[in-house]
Amino acid sequence: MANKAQDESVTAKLTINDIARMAGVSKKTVSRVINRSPLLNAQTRERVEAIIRETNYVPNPQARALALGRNFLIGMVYDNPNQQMILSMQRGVLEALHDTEFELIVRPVDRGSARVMDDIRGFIVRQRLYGVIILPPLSENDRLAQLCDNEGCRYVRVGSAVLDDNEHMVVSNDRDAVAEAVRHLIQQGHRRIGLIAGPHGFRSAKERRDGFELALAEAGISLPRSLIADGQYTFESGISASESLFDLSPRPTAIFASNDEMAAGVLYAARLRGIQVPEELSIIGFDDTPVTTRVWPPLSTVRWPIMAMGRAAALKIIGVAIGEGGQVSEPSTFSSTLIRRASVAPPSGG
Amino acid sequence: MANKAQDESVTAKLTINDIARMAGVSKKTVSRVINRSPLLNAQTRERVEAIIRETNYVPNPQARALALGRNFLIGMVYDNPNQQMILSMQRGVLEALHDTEFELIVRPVDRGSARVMDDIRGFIVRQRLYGVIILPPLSENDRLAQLCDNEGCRYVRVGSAVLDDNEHMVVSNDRDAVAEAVRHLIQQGHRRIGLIAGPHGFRSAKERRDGFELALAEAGISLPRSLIADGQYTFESGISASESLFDLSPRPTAIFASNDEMAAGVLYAARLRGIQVPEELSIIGFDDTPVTTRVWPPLSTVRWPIMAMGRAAALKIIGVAIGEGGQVSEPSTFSSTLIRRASVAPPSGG
DNA sequence: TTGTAAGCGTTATCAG
DNA sequence: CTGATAACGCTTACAA
Repeated sequence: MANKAQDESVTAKLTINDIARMAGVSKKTVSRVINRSPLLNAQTRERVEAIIRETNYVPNPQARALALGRNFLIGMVYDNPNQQMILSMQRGVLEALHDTEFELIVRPVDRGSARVMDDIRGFIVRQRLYGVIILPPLSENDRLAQLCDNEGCRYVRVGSAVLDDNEHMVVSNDRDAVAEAVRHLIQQGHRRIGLIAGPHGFRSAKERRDGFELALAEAGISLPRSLIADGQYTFESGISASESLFDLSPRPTAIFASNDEMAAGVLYAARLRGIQVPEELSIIGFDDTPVTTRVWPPLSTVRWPIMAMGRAAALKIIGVAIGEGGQVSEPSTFSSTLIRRASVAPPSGG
Repeated sequence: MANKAQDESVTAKLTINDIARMAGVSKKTVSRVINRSPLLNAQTRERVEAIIRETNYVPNPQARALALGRNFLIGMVYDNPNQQMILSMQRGVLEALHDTEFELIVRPVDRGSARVMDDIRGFIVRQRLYGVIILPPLSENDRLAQLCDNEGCRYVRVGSAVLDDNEHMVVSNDRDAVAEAVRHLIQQGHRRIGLIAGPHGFRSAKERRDGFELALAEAGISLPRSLIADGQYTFESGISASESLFDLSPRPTAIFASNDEMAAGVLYAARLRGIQVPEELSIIGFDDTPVTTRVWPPLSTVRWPIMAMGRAAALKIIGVAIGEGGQVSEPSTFSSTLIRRASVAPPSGG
């Protein structure tokens, strides 16, 4: 118990003044050590650092925040139906923040609301955020990036197209990945390939669709409008979209769904109709969420490195702060991989 | 642009001094208004409040944190394999925090590490957290609750058994829910029912097992040890656990898996062996995660109100702060519901 | 290279 | 009921 009390005091009560006194220097000197000021006698620095280490002193973030006008908090702003993605992104970010002085504060918003911008501005300004990580599709809003800039808040946008400079952007190349996936279907012999597109207002939906069309065009396969069905990135929309595709005659022999949830919907709808997968229908999804391996047959899909992107986004924001030289250029573009599972096979009829 | 600059100033630059000046009172009076001090002339209060409203003034949280020695941040601490649960819990908490001055800061930890306690203590103390919400199985650690108390940090534990007083606990009654689920199987005519238990060190695993055994005992059904298989709450462990159950002769006609991931594993394993669900095998899971409706057949499961519990946990922490009288007693025990889907049917052989 | 004084925006103390 | 004045713990001038 005595030990415990001691721990507390060590952790909580020590101030910069205590350290200054113990080190026989002024508090400003301690402050300089904390902030890695370059103009400091090496010996002085070491002495102070030693004491800091011994005492386990940690500067009070609230006081720093007040004095600096800036907090050591990173915000993650999002409004995305893909729960798995959000969580993976969080994990990636948290991994990068681990053992730093930064913490992550999560902020779902409603991008439909008339006050989103003001909400986010309020959030950033009030908390004096060090930086924000913006997830798609919110990240596609240039005004939001503007806003961050204006408020002097670092930001990184996560998205599927280059919308900003390197320092502010982490990109997955959805188009190429989908093109590869569709080429795979074509190689297997498929010619009538359906697309379940993502919702308007999602850049990823456009990119994936572009990739789809690209691969078909390359192979000289025409794409009647009827082979494209609109989806909302949800399981239910995947079901209804595939039903319209199933009504076609002849039926597509393969379907690329713009995300896994919808791909799971295709599989479900196929079962309802008694359509065998993959014998009568091949399916490819996108995201590589856990559901792809839970269903039968396991779904082929495109895996994108969500956690790595989250990590990179966080590092872009805190990189300079955690003293990694000046030019830590985190990679900005991440490539995806086609994961082949049992939901794809050559078409049966030919 | 001019408008924009104005907005900024309104949002960011106004201080308590400005308000004091405009209202013709001292800053302390304004402070009293902000903090809902009871000893205040009603007229003065109204005048100040009017100005605050007009100007859109928001007190600087960093300064408040420094002066109060306490931040307006709620921490969520967890180390749980159930990703869906974490996200739902986050959503519930965020719902309660919405439109308050509180923000949520997420903190995954490694409960296996020797330094968990110190990590968490550091987190709480350094950030001067207003409160923490502790998710299972971390919430089952009494020392952790102790620690929060010692550091003067409010806390709420989320769990499946009453481990603390009302003010500090939000509980789901897993045992009863599972008992109900198993009774349902028994009513359908099942007598050889297998259990895939959760991992040791999870109170929920014990509660669910207890509920399972309770229902069997009620019905006078004996439970040979061989009908109980150990799982880890993961899909993979569900597969391997069910394989040992499938090797039994006679085979169980139904399996209760202690969570949905493992239930999905059972279904998967059944498919690999050519066992028809639900004709030859009924399955019930726990959690009602999305996967239950993605697989075929959709899985019966137990739904527990994760979001509502997250909301309640958050309200228990901030309740008094957001001025809801003194005794807002949020409900503490939440009941679960059996969700019947197509994975359950009477046993075929009889 | 280091120290002194002033301030960041609130709240607590303690008179009036 | 209200208001000076001093904290809160740290940083940024500005000196020395």
